Amino acid sequence: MVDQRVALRQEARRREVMEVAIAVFSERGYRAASMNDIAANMGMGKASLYHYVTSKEEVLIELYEDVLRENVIAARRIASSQRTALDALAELLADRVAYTCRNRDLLRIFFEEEAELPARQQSRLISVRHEYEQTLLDMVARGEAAGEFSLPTTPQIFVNTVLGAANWVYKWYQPQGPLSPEELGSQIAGILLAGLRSP
Amino acid sequence: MVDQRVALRQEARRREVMEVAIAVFSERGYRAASMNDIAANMGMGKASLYHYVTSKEEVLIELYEDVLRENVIAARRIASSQRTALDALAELLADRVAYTCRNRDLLRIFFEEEAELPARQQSRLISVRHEYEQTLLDMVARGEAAGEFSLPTTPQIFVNTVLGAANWVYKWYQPQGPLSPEELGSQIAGILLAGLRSP
DNA sequence: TCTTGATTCGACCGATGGGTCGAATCGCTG
DNA sequence: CAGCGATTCGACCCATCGGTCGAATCAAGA
Repeated sequence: MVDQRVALRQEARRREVMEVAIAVFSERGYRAASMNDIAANMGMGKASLYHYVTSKEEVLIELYEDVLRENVIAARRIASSQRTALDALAELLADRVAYTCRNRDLLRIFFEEEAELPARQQSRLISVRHEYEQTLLDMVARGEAAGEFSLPTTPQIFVNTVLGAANWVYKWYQPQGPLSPEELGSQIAGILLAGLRSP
Repeated sequence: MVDQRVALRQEARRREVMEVAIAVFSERGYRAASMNDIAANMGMGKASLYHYVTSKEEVLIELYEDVLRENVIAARRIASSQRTALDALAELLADRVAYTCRNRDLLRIFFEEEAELPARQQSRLISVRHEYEQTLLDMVARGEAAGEFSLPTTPQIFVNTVLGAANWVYKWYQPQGPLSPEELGSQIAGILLAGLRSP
């Protein structure tokens, strides 16, 4: 019963570490950021930090794990969508953009620190990404087969292009700007799919 | 006259260093890559490397300088284009994609190592990027004013989205694939601008 | 108040890496 | 072949950093 309270407090503190790590890794880069930076930003010494975390690498892996989990969930949700392919595509893109806006720092790490991951996690990352893209690819193929639209290119190229535009958002979205993540999401989805509306 | 020959050979060797640096920095990341890695990849010791280069930071700065110069030139060329805004936009995007395909490693560094730059170079980077975007923005505004097309969003958002799709290419283009940089460029431009063709 | 485990920390270790230095070669020119 | 600058290198210096350890402090329950 006391164990419970203690465990919860530790959990909360550990999450706090992760938040600070996201900010620090994102700002200076994983390699350039030191464990001391994280500790200092939490108002403690480096040694204390290791009470909540076993290694720098573990922190990075956990951050990737979080994003990966999100991706898997999103992929499942897409696959089970009942709408027309075009509508599903639009909602998916809008969602992804909104998610990116809300987690810019985390996604900067996710997209830019791949090389820092140990081999095991790297291949997991590749496989999850592949699953996600495959789901998108299937959706595009379905829409094209159903005559909803016709592409001027390969589905693969189309998906890569559209996903690139959505992902890039982490580089330029400003939370203090006039647009909410959702608004920006639907606008970008509009731009990207406008060409498909009239075959 | 001998000075000349020697100077040329040094120049060539220095460029060789830059090429190797691009490969190494791109693969392991600027911070994780060591000067020793670069030297080893050139078949020499670390100390010898410093005969051609004064510091690791200088190498990075020179790489950025190269891309920046390219950007400035491109911006000028865009501004002086005589075509309709839409055609100019299409060619610009295609060019940019092709350039990205041909310099994937360099652009990975350019896009992902910003934080490693000293403050002086960082503000230069920001200002050049701003100039480039401004040129694009003007072009879009001109096209819209001329009634060539109408945007479903702000010109700024449109430019950011479209540029994101083009830049992201460094993450997925495969030189051994069936498409040449130019072919891919025009296909992507087609996807991105398809929505503007019929207002 | 005593006890026990959680939390914090200063000091330290070992490894890595940027950069330097003096000396040894190398290669061309006179 | 003598001489000189270009080139290379091994050894070294020093700062940083990930991670550890033992001790001190704190908090709460009995």
